[in-house]
Amino acid sequence: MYRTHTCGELRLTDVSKKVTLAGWVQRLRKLGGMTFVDLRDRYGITQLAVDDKTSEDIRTAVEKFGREFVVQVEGTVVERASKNTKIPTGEIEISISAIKVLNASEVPPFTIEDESDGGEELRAKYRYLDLRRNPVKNALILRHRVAQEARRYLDAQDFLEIETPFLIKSTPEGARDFVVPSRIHHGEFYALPQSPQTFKQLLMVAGYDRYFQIVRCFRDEDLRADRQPEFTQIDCEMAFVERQDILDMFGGLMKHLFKHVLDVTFDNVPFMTYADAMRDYGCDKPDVRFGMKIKELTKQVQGKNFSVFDSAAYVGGICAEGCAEYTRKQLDELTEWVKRPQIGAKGLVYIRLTAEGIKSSIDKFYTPEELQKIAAEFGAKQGDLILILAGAKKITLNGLCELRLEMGNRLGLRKRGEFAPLWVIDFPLLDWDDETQRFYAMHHPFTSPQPEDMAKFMGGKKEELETVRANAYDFVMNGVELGGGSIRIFDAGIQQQMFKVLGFSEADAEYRFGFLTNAFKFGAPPHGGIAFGFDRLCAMFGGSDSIRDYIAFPKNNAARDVMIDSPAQIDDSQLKELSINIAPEK
RNA sequence: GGUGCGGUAGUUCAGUUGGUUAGAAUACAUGCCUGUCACGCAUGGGGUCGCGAGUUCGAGUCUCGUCCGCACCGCCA
Repeated sequence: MYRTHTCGELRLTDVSKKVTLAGWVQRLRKLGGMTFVDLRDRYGITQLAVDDKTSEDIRTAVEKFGREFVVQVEGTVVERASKNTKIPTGEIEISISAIKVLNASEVPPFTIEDESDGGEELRAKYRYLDLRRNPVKNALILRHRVAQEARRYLDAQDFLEIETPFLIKSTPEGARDFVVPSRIHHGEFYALPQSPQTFKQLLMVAGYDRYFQIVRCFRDEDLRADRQPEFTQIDCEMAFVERQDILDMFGGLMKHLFKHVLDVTFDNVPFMTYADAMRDYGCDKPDVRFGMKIKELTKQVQGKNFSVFDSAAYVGGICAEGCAEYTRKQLDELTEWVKRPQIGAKGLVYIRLTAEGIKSSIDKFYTPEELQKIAAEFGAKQGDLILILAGAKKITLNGLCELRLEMGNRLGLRKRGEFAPLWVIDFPLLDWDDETQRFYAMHHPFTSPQPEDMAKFMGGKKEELETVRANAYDFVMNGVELGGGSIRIFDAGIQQQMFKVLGFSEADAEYRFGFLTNAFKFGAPPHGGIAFGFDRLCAMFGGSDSIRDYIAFPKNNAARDVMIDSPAQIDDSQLKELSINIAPEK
């Protein structure tokens, strides 16, 4: 037996017990006559003590230890002469009777400490060492707990966890697929699923009316701090449900997770329509921990010979409370901030409501009374600062959204530990693309139109189709989209209309999705579902913006695994077997 | 595809206007130290300044190119 106890469990009540521990040497403290060893495993740290009562061969053995040696120790639990209240095992130590090095270690390239001296790149390369550190270990433990709590809730609600295949068919709509060449079938390819969407719908047709899966999904798109090419979803689907049933069930799941993972409770999740979210917050995933709503000023400010406003399709602003005393330098800096290419504003107009009166960068064009009227739109009071952007509608709203979040950060309104959940509903069903002159599904092509908009949808006129709302919903928390789903189309005729609207020929639709539309001919129940971004959920619980620490072996910014160095070339023999020729680089 | 920031000791970083022998902390090694727990003290070794070209009497420092990392935009039904 390698060990009788872990390094995290021994306490004063265990004193005088004979124990065997095994673990990694965290640190040695040599004090001349005595030496202390911190022995670490997953569960904690236990101190080993060597003093003049310890036998000579043990003393010389311990002298030779280095960081991260794996050792096994036998000894007696004793009360410490000087206790450490900072760690749970700090009142005891092990008086060693035998010790053995199970494996030596090279000096690790960075320190295995809570605050490591290693940079991200180095830690990624030696991820197995980084995983020994408490912050990363705790992130993975948190992930485990979220997964188990999700299973506990869904199991109690009669959901079945059913696995779906990873080697499926490419459906080049939406994200790029990762593809896998087939050896058996010359020139043919599997695709890795972007989500188990069609399979879970087929499970509904098959009568498994409550399904879930904590499942890996694959998308061959560029990465972000919160986006990996392979990521995990809590994928769920239910039959015989309407939107409200889904929102109740999965609002319940979120409440359960926040309660049991973070001990955070919240009331029923409020709704907001997509149109309201865009109007008031400039985006479809508003952070509603704070107000500072966007107000449109287009009509009010035009016609005063200020060409910037007069020529703009949209003028709008926000009111930052208590910021009237921003200096010229701060305002210039904010102006530069909104002019970055990522935001793309042409400039920033401000109105300051100071004790000396109302001051703005547009005093030349607007009387104090007119400025006061603008201020009234925001309910602004003395001491407030109004920030206004103007330009094309989409880009300006996006800029205001970003500016609002930035000001929220600066004013400390986006508090950690505060959670403001939200259902965003009534998304547009379709998105017209000028370049390709066709509609794209905003969510995916299986999303049902809102029942009230069904006639417009079936009518198929372009200008009407643009206004059709989807029976879709996103779960948003603190400005982060954590999940999304929809009530699906379950009628073969409506599904055919959808494919037609999206510009698929009948043959094309049959080739890509025939398996699904066929299935719908054999008694498909009404159904709908949702998928939560599991990695993001974990990062949200852990209070982090990056999902990488919540994934055991993540990829870097360039979609590369720097530890195993993938992707990599394959042997010519493998290529030959797959009948693949690599074209020279363009 | 694009924008920004970064690349100097094992590691994290500093490095002035272009100027002699490139520093600090930490890690590592050695010695001293009997209650440490980020132990302490002393000594020591450790550098392809990412790579390539250019400007210059002289480049870690300036210019161009290139590679790599991070964040973001595009993209992500």
